[in-house]
Amino acid sequence: MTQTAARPADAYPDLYGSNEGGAVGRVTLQTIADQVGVSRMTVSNAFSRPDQLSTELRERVLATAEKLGYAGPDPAARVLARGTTGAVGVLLTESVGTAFQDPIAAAFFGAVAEELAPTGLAVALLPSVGSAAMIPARDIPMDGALVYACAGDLGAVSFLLRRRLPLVFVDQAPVEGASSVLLDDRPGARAAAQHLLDLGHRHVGILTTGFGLPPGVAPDPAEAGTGYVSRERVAGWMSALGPAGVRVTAVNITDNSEEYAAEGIRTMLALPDRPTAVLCFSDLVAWTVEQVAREQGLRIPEDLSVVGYDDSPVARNAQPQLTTVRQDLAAKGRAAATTLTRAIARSRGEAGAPDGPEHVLVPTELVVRGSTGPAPA
Amino acid sequence: MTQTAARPADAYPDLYGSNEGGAVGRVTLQTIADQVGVSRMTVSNAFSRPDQLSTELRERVLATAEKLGYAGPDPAARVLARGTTGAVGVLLTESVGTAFQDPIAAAFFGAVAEELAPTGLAVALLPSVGSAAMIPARDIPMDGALVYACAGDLGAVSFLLRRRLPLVFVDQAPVEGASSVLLDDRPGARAAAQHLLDLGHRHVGILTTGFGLPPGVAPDPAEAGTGYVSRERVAGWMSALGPAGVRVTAVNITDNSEEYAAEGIRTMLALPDRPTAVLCFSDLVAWTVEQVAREQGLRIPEDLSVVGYDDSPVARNAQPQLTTVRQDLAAKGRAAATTLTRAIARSRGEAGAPDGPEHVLVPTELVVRGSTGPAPA
DNA sequence: GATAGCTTCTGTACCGATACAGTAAGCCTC
DNA sequence: GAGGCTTACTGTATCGGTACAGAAGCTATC
Repeated sequence: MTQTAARPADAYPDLYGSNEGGAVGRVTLQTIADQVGVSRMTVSNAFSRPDQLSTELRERVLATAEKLGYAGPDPAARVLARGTTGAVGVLLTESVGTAFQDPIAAAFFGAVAEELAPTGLAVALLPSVGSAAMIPARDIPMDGALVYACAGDLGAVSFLLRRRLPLVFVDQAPVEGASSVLLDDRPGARAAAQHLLDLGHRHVGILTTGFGLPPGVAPDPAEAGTGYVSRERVAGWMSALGPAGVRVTAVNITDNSEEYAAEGIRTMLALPDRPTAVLCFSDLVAWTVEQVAREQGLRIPEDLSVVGYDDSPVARNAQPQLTTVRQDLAAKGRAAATTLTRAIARSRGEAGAPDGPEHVLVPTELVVRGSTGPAPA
Repeated sequence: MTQTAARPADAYPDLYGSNEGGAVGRVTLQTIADQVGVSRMTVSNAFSRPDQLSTELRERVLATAEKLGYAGPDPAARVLARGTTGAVGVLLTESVGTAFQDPIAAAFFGAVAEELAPTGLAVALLPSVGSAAMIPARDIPMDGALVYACAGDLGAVSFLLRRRLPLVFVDQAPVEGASSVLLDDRPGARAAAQHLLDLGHRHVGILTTGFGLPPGVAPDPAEAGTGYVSRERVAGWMSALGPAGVRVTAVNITDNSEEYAAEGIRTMLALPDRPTAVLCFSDLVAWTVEQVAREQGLRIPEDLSVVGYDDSPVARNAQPQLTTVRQDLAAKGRAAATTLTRAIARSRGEAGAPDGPEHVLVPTELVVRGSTGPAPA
C-alpha cells in the first residue's frame, strides 16, 4: 500500500522502543498479541480497558508493546470502531487568520478549548473553504461542532447538518433543532443608549456593520441585516432611543475594521448637523472614532460621547477609556463548550442529557468610563 | 451497537433529504449501491473520484444519496481506509486558554490555519492534558503536528514521537530528526542591545523569564534555562553587552505576565544603583515597565529607556510607543505550515519532498520608537 | 456440594470505507 | 478483423481496531 510503504521507519531513531522484537512492517495489536501469546482482544483491553485483565498480564503486554515500538491503538481505527472521535469542530466564516486577530474571537476560542480540555476533547478549526477533494466540514471526523458567527455561510453548515452532527450556534441564530449560545445583547445595548439619554443627548449616531442604509435613516431592527449580532445590538439601542423620540443618525460600515470605521465616522462628522454621541458596533470602531474625532479637533467626551461594545482590551487602552458593553467571554466560551458536550451526550442518548436543544443567553453589562459625558449645550 | 442505537434520526428534520427511500438504520455506501443497482465501489467513486464513472451515472448516484439523506462517505471510515486524516495537530503546553490571550500566539495560529486552509487541512488544538481515557496527543487522528513552545512537556510530545508523526517544532529546539521553525532571535536581540550601547547606556537591565538568577548576576547563555526562547534572546543581548564591558543587571521573572513583570521591575528599580535602560523579554513586560516607571515618577526615555520584544499590538498602544524587536508572525505561521506539509509529504515519500528535516529561521528586526533615548548624564 | 458470582480471558462479528487489479465493452487504426 | 487504447464499472482484500457475549476457573454462600 502506498500509504504505508514509504513511511520512514527510522525517523526519531532513539525515541521509541528500539524494535528489538524484530517486528517487520506495521506493528498492530495482533503483532503484540502473537508475541505475548494472548488474544488480540486482550491487548486491546490492556490499552483501553485496564480493569479487564490482571495487572501482571497488562504489564507484560505493555512492556512488549514498548519493546516493539507500538504507540497504542491506531487512532483512526479506534475512531471507526468506537464511533466517537474525541474532537469537536469550530466552524468560522471569516478566514481563520482574521478571526484570530480579533481578541474577542481569540479569547472565546481559548475559553472553549480550556473548558473542553479536561474532557479530553480537542478543538479542530474548520476553514470554511478547502480544496474540492477535502472539505473540512464534510470530511473531518468529529463528535460535534460549534458554528461561530457564520453569517450566511450555508455551504459548510449544511455539510455539518447533513452529517447530523450535534451543533451549537454561537452569536448566530441557530437552525431548528440545534442548540445556541447567544449574547444577551439587547439589554446591554439598551442600557448603553439609555446612558446617553440620561446624559442629555438628543441626537445619537449609530455606527454599525450589516445595515445597508444611507446616513440619516434609522435602522429598522425588523429588517434583516446580514449579521445577527449587529441586528440585536441595533434592536437594543433603538428600544431606548425610539421611545425617547430623539434623533438617530445611522451610518453603515462595510466591515468591523479600523479602515471602514474611519470612513464611517468621517461621513457622520461631515454632516451639517452632527450627533453629539455615537453608539458603535465594537470597541475597535469606537477606538477609531476617538482617533478621528481627535484629529478633527473634537474633545471627548466634551464635544462627542463615544460608546463601544465588547469591553475588549482596546477599551482600556483607549484615551479616554471607553464606555462600553461588557460581554463575559470566558462565560460564553464555557457555555458553548458545555452546551456542545451536552448536545453530544444527547445525541448518544446518554442518561442525564437534555432531551431537546438548549439555548443559553450570556449576560451583558454596561461599563461606564471616560468616553461619555453630558451632551454639549 | 450502543453508539448508533440512540442517535436521534430525526434531528434537523427538514434539512437533509427526507429519507423517502425508506432506508432504515444507517445509510452507507452499500445502501445506495443497492438502490441504484451498482457496486459499492462505484458509489464510492461517485463521491471521491468523479473521473472514474460517467456523469450520467454519477448524478443518479448522487441523487439517490440525497434522497436517502446520505451525507457522503463516513469520515472515520475514510480516514482508516485512506491512511490520511486531513488534520494536523498543534500542541501547546500552556493551557490553550492562556495561549490565546497572547496576541503573539493567537496571530501565529491564525497564520498557520490561514496557510493550511487551501490545502483543506484543519488544525486541531491539542490540550496537553486530558482524561486518562483520552489523551489528544495519543488519540486524535492526524497527519502531523506542530509543537509550539512546549517547554519540557515531554509527556504529550513523546506520544507524538511514538506515533512517528511528522513533526515541526516551533520556537523550541527540535528533537533529532524533526523539522523546526525558529525565530532568528539573536541578531534582533543583539541589535536591540547595541542600540542601547549606541545611546550611551553603560548599565543595562534585563528582565526575562526562564532564568533563576538573583538580581545583579548576568545570565550565562550557555546555562540551560527552561525556555528556549528566553535563552536565545539573552544570548543575543549578551553578545553585544558582554564584549562592550558594560554592567548588566538581570532580574528573573516567573512568568510572562503583567503581575510578575511589575514585581520584577520594582525589584530592579529599588536597587541602590539602578540601570538606565531595560531590555525586556516581551512587549507586555516592557509595557508594564513603562507603567511602573511612570508611577515612580521616572520619565521615559529621559530617565529610563525601555526595549520590548515581538512588536505586538501593545507596542504601539504604549505611551511612549515601544522600541522593540519585530518578528514577522505571518511569515512564521506560513513557514510552520509549509514546513509541516513538506514533512508530511516526506513521510509519504512523495516526489519533490525534502529528504530530511528542514530548519527554518524567521528573521527579526529592530524597530526604534519613542521608549529609548540617550543615557542620562 | 450445588449454585451463584466474580475475575480473566477469548471468538466472532462488525465499523464503513478505499486501493488496486481485473473485466467487458466500445472505438480506432492499419 | 486482430491488436491496442480508452472508458466504465466490479470484486476482493484490506485498514486496525472495539463491543459483546461467552467460557473457564476459582472463590464464597448456605
